Amino acid sequence: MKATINDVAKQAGVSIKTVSRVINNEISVRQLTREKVQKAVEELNYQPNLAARNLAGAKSFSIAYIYDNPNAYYIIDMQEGILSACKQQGFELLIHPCDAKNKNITEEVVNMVKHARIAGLILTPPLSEMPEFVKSLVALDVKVVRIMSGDVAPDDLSPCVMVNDRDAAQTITQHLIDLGHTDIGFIAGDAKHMSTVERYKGYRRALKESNIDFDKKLVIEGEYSFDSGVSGAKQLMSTESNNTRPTAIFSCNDEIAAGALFAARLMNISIPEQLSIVGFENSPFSRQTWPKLTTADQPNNQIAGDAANLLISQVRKQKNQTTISQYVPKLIIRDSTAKC
Amino acid sequence: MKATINDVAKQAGVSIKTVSRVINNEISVRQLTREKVQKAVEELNYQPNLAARNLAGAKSFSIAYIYDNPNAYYIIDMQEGILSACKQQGFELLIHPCDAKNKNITEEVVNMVKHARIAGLILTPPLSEMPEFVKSLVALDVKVVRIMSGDVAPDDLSPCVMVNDRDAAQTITQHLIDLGHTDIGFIAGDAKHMSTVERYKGYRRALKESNIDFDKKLVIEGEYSFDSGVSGAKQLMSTESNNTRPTAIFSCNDEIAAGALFAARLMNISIPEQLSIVGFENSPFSRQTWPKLTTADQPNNQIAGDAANLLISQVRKQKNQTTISQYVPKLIIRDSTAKC
DNA sequence: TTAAAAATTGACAGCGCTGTCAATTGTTAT
DNA sequence: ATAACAATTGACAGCGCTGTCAATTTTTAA
Repeated sequence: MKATINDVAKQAGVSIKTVSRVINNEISVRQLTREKVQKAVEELNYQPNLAARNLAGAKSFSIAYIYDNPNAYYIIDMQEGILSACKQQGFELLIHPCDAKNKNITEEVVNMVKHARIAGLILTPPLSEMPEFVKSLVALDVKVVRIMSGDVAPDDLSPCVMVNDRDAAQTITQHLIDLGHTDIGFIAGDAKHMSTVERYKGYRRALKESNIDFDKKLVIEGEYSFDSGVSGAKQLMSTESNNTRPTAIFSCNDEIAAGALFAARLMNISIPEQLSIVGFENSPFSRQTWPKLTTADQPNNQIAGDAANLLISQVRKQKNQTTISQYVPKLIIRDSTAKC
Repeated sequence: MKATINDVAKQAGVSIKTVSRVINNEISVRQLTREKVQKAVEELNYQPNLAARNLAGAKSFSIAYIYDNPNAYYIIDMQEGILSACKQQGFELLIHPCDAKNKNITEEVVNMVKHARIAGLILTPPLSEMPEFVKSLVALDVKVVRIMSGDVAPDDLSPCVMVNDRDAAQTITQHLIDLGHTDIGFIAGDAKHMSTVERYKGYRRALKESNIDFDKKLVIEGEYSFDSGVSGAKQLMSTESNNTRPTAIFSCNDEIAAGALFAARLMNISIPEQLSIVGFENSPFSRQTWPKLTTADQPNNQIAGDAANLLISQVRKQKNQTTISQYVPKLIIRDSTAKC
């Protein structure tokens, strides 16, 4: 039923080793032979047995996606991007959810890698931003690719796919400025996350480039949560507070923005008439809030596919891809922002 | 470094075959021997090599989770539930996203199963509710477990884990009735989904048991989407329409409910004062709407783990578990419902 | 034209495990 | 105590593939 390498060899009239060479894209096979084999492969609809390859060879054809779960939408998008790259390249994907706050996480993952014969790992924030964790993994016999926030890799522990949150945040803030806002609040996400830091930098840069004075009181420390958005917005908009009341709020992600929206509703502040709010991430629910959120979108699927391909080419020891891809999230204007 | 079965055999002073017997939980091993082996396994922290097991034996230690993507939260929860069951049982999980609307889906999945040497499949709605698709899979040499909406399995194609949406919907509707509502609108999800049908049945049953006349005009056909909630609620609440204006709306899921909330906002109807709205699913964002949604929660993680364990025991040919587990989603009262 | 070097191909062992079947040990009934 | 049986154990082949290395063919150089 299912064709083996033997069947292909017979059909092509060569040895199984030659078939093996062809399917592994090795160089020393004559063009003619290669074609014969490829024809046989097609005819028999042959697909190499992953278990056997993994068992026999020194190489492994499995990579793993290790994630902590900040956001189901993000994970699913990433996962599907990685999955389709894997399928295309004949790799197998192991999914490994874990908890970044767990003290033993390094041990846990190191163990998994050792036991599962894994060739490479893909890490997303917050795991990709834990230097000690990453170091421990790089020290093992696996390749690592990280998806991170920033414009350039912070170190050379591993190749990275960078998401330029800074530029995107600047664009968003500029959008607010273009609408006439000058008092723009900022509700931060978890301070430990690079994305928060980067978005903050972009916000600051936009203000600076437009010569708007920076007011520290307009910056609220928070975390990536709805509740943080609620309390942040309350704090910013409270009439008792002695700071300037902002006319716009930059929320570090959509969840915070949704919280801010919620708070505004509580305080009878109408959006966007009295207050503009922007989010970040373009989560599905950002289209389902009232009003719909202006936000920034990043092609997670594609980013993940990129990372997976980068990783696989590392594993294959093909040219040591030094090119680091960078993505800049794109502004999406919806209904939560308006002229001042 | 990594211990093999050979190391264990030496350490325990038995043959590798005996070790194999112990790790596979076969019967004919003397208790004393079994203990010796188990001790060695522990000492060496031995974990069997999955690739080798899959290659050597007739059995396979891989199962697959096939899903169409209705909802990232749902998928992630399910996936993690399955994953942890797999880890516990020493199985490997293949993830296979696909598109239920794709004509070739059966061929695609059948192909995957054939090529990947998979022992079993877990199916969630809508895939689990496509009889022809399921039949094609059952016809292959794999076990199948479905997660479905209903109280009993609709057929005996495969064991099922049932989610009793009907009873849950009745409870939710009853909650509305208890609050004094009698004109209760219903915005349906995709009519093809069993969950829609079941929730509708529960709604009808609650009305009937409280002797409330059923008004067909209060039922809006829709789909599981935000937009459907918007238009459904508009239709129900429009003053021009010649039907009774409901004082409460049962939305078939949270997304629809969010849409209904949105529409109410558009129409200046205050929730829950002028209109109560309930959702279903307890999506994370149901806590982040204004006001927070009353909804129904189901333990997806646990349901998935159940399904995975059921599948694995099928695969292992352990007692042909005829017990079908049933879960009833639980009412969660929040702020979108109030007295009439 | 022929020897030497290079390119191409294949034979064979073995990855870590399980299935088969035969050898050994223990148990029961006589 | 011993034959007859059952329970337990192990030897060995082989799953489908890759690594090693040697055999063969082709190319190059003299």
